Amino acid sequence: MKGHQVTIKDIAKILHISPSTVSRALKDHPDINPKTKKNVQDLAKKLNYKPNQVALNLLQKESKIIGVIVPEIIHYFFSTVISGIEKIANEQGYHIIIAQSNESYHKEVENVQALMSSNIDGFIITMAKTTMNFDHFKNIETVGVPMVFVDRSCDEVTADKVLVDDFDGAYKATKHLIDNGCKTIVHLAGPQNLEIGIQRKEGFLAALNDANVPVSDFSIQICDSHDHALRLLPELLSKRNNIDGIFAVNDLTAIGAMKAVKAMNKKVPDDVAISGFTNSFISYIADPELTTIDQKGFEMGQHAARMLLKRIKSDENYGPVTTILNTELVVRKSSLRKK
Amino acid sequence: MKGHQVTIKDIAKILHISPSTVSRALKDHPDINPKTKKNVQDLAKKLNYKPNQVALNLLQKESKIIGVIVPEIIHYFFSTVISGIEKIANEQGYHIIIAQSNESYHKEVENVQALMSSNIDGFIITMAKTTMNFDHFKNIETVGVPMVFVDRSCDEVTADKVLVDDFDGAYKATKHLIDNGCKTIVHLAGPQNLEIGIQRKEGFLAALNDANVPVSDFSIQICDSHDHALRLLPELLSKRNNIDGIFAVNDLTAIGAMKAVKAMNKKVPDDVAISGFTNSFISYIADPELTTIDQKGFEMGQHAARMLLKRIKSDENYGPVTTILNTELVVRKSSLRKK
DNA sequence: AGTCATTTCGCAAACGTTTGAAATAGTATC
DNA sequence: GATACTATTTCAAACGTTTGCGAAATGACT
Repeated sequence: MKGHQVTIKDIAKILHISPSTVSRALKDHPDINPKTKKNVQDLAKKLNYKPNQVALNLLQKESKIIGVIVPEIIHYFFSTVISGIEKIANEQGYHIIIAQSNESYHKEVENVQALMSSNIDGFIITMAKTTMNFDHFKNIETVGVPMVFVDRSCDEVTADKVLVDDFDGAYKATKHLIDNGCKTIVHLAGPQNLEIGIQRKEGFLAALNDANVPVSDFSIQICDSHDHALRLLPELLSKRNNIDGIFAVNDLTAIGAMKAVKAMNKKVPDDVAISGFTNSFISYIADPELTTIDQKGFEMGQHAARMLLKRIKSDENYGPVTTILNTELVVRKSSLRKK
Repeated sequence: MKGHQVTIKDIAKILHISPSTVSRALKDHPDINPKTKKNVQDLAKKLNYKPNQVALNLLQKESKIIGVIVPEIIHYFFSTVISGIEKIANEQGYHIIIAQSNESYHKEVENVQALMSSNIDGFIITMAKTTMNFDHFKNIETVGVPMVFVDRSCDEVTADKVLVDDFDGAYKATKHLIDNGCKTIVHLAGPQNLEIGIQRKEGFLAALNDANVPVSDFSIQICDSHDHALRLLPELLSKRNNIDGIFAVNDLTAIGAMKAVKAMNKKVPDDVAISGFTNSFISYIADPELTTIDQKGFEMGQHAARMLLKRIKSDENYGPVTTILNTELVVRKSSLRKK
């Protein structure tokens, strides 16, 4: 069925010379007779010769491929991270091979092993939420394949990391709500066993504290999904009618809250101002458009790729580097009040 | 820096036997002494031996990798397609390598060439909008690498295709609006040089025709972006106050229209019912949630992968197959009126 | 003891490419 | 006409694995 790409051997046979001569001619080696060189190069172009990457890979132990493992590419954040990675990788002649863990530890282990045997030059990984055992990462480490963690940190393995300053982001979002006149702000918080859940909550509390805004017993609600917010907020708002600000741990939850607030005939932002976190595409779709914290997925991806490629190309074994990117407050209508 | 994965040669050296014996022992070849077999297998397990895919690839001319080229993975539709592909591919022991064209012809050509020299076993491609020359695809064809087109068809190349019935989808959406009492429906149409733009418009017109709903001079508006809809609709609605239904060529445009309608203090769906097309994630985010046509990205991906793998594994050279998937009407609040 | 079969293993080639070293041919020098 | 040098080309090994074929060793049977 499958034909075959033109090889150096084919060219050699046609021109009645040896493969090594062809190889050298193609890369302008000074030892080769200019006439031979021209013959070879012309024929190569004519036959559309392209070097077989697999053979080069086997020989040189580098595949020019980096493996990317993320939970799910359908999430806007991860697809922006991937785009950032691909951009930098392509610029430096690398390709990426993508595998999804679907937040499953087992799928993650499978993916790591499969990619390891494909002579991947390096890994960029966002761990699955369910990953508690890190042997598969340690295996990567011992074999000596470079690896960068993105967004979710794994302290048990020495590797480069690209994180985002969740605390500061939450702080900025909360301060922004306060600055817009919110007196009673609720934080819809993520699970408190995850670092991002904790950091964003702490940033929220710190901002309240610095502005001398009192914290109530209902200030923090564990609620991190669209539907949960849709259920929770009517109840919460009817009990606490003075709530005038909501900072949600992610955009989707913020939008759920927004819908609930509107359904109770309260105005966003005038009655209740709302901020999300991530700056995913949907924050632009919401009505009113959602104020949020840009988590810089594209930049994270770019940084991760640069760090990885630097390590791939480096000979010395410098210690692990952690980059923490700054978030950015994106002010849109859901929080902007005329003062 | 980089250590190295354990190879067959390593095992052979340790056990003072030849690589060929190790190879055979590992795959339970009957020629091998059970005792040797056990030694080899035990040591392999202990050293965590994993066969080097690259070497196998070079030898057997198959990489177990399929190349996927799409315009942009950040688009919900494409990421669902990819998820569908990955699922089927993984089930059959394949991995996918993803490249984005960013709707650029040149990037697409580059990607094709780069993946070709990586001994990809097959391609799944959604062409860039700007692609008008098909030599790079013809090259794939002549080399004999199987290829499946998804969503956007390319008639100049013989290859399998997975498409969706745009005409029928548009027909169903329009009929649904009519069934919900809409008398004056506007279609926000895509560019009429693209097949999907044409098909969706034709489906719209056919539905109107079958229901004896008259077509006005303003029934079709070329408008296929969120912002364009935001600008266009206030103008349109003030001129034509009787418009009571909108069928947009995609969800994003539909949501832009929805925002504009709401801003004019008209109610969705009671004053104006709206339907989009694609069923992307944002249709669930819109307020009210958007009725739309499910374009079945995940299923398209799965189909494409199955078709490709079938061809990869097949010896006979059967003719190209085109699969046209049915869309599905997803009814949500933006179009549902109490009759 | 010679023949034959059986069991177990190693050799060598192959996949496509690169590269140090060796070989060949040609030219110049003495 | 021998030596040395240069220019150009080829050889062979290597990357890790598979596999047809042959080799060696063992045992059984005549």
